[in-house]
Amino acid sequence: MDQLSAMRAFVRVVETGNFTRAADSLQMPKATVTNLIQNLEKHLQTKLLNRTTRRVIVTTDGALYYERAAQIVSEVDELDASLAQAQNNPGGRLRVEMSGAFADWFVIPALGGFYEKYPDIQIDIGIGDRTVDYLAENVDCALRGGAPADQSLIARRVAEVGLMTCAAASYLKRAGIPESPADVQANHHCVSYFVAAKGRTNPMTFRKDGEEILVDGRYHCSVNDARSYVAAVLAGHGIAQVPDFMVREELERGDLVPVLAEWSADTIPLYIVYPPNRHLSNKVRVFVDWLVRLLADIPAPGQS
Amino acid sequence: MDQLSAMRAFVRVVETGNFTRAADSLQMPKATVTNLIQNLEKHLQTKLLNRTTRRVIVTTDGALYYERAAQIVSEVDELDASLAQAQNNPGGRLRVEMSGAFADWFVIPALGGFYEKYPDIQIDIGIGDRTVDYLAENVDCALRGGAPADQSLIARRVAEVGLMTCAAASYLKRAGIPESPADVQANHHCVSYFVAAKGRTNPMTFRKDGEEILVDGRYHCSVNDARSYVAAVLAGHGIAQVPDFMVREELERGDLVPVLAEWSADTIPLYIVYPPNRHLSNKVRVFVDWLVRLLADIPAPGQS
DNA sequence: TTTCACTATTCGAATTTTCGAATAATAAGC
DNA sequence: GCTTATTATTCGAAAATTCGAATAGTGAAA
Repeated sequence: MDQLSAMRAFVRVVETGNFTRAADSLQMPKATVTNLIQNLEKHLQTKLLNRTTRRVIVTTDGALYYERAAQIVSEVDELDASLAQAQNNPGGRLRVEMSGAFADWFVIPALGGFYEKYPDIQIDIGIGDRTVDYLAENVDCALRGGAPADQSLIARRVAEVGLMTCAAASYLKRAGIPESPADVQANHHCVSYFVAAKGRTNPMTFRKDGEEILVDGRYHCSVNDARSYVAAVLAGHGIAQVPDFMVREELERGDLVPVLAEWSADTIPLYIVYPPNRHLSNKVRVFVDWLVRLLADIPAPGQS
Repeated sequence: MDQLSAMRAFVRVVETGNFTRAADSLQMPKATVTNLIQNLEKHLQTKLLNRTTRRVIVTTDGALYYERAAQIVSEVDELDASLAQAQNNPGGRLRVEMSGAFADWFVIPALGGFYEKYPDIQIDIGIGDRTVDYLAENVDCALRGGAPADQSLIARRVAEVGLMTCAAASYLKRAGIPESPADVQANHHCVSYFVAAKGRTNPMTFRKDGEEILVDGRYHCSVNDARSYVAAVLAGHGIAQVPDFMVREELERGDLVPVLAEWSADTIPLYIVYPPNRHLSNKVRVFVDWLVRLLADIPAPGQS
């Protein structure tokens, strides 16, 4: 038996004093109300309503039951509504994963605009490039460079990050300016970026006129955080391909100097990734929408 | 959808962390649990549980829902139990109708024994011979003389009350002692008992050797309460047939004197009457049982 | 990498519930 | 006292749900 429906029906019958009106207001056939209440009485082993075909009168047991049943029914409705409400006026905690660079450069500076629009959402930003257990940590979505290996995740491409080959002025003064990708491989040091998930370093890419050269040079230092990566380059540990948006100021000041500018580096596609929930919560949807618009403003590679 | 079952299932899944264990403990197939929770999520438009085939993890929305749902489910269970409890340990108010004579002579004096056994039952005794609206007044049962006219009521015969023809000594001294029923009809006054429901007085009956004579004599005073009826007889208003148990003392003292003792009066069958409830509440059952045992001790007519 | 053990989901048959119309019953009005 | 308007209940067809078995998917171990 659907006890909650039965309780609803009973409460309504008591309030309207009438099976027919109760059935109408619940938008169900009278027969169903009759059935529900008969089953409820069978379940409780008590007569709740004394009824002739003309009148319905609440028994003492029924009156007792009504008080609490009405309260419970309204509690359930309230609970249902509170979740529906949460859908329309999203709130609560939102767990997001991204790299520190994106957080520091784009998300955190712009977050004020998001708070204004959705004051009830708290955002927990997890920094790192580790593949997290989305389920176990209740991660709602992640901002990731490169297509995700996990095919079961939904990935939405949102931007393209340009890489720029450069090195610290101090390094070039000491080690000389490389003439070609092969020169880099043979006679220079790099700052290497490794991806913990893959367990290997990312080679540098040099592309020109359809020719592609991968360089996996010697390095003193390898990191898996773009900010530290830039720091390592600035410290003169070698040549590297860094996201162009991160080094604009350093290039202008001359602390960093472009290298092999006639060769273009790869670009990194940026994805928003989230688990394939049947019902994507509205909280996540509005954040993803906001993030998409935010990142649309990243200048296309090569236009910086 | 059976939302309450769905909430029960969800709560159990959260507590066991596992669909299979939840299904086992609820004694339903796993398929049903799956279905219920999918429907619940559809209804709430929110994903409550993140699940792979190996793990089930509660979402933030799910955790929120769990707290309140668990509370509501336990409230419902408690409410159900409280009504079942009331069945086993009957309590509350019990509305009973009976005549004042039965109340004063039998029920009220013996009620102490009932209270001891069922301290939680409060008995509201309605005095009167009016046919009450059982439904409207929530009357649980009634003790009535004579078979009830209303065929829809359940009547249980519990005792037989003997009537005794007598008159006050003072009356007989004044009016003389009647020789036969016809003498009563012709030359005496009666104290008459009228039944409000029937709208007419009850004739006296005289029976001997298969002969039956009805006497509907002249009267100065007619009442519809046995105690007042006896009082009228004692006051010398005439001859009457009164319940024998009510006049034992008066006969012994000689205030009342038997009349036409060779003619026997009718006896009045005593019924417990209650509405035909599909589920007779335990409260009523225990009272009726008690009443039956109590009235079984009324001496059979003619043995007093 | 492959296998294996375990778990949620899907699927079709069977049961239960729901629905609209017909029926039975009651209390008021004439 | 009879008729009528109104109401709860019953009934059979249709829809939904439940159930047990089979399936598909997952994560750990070999």
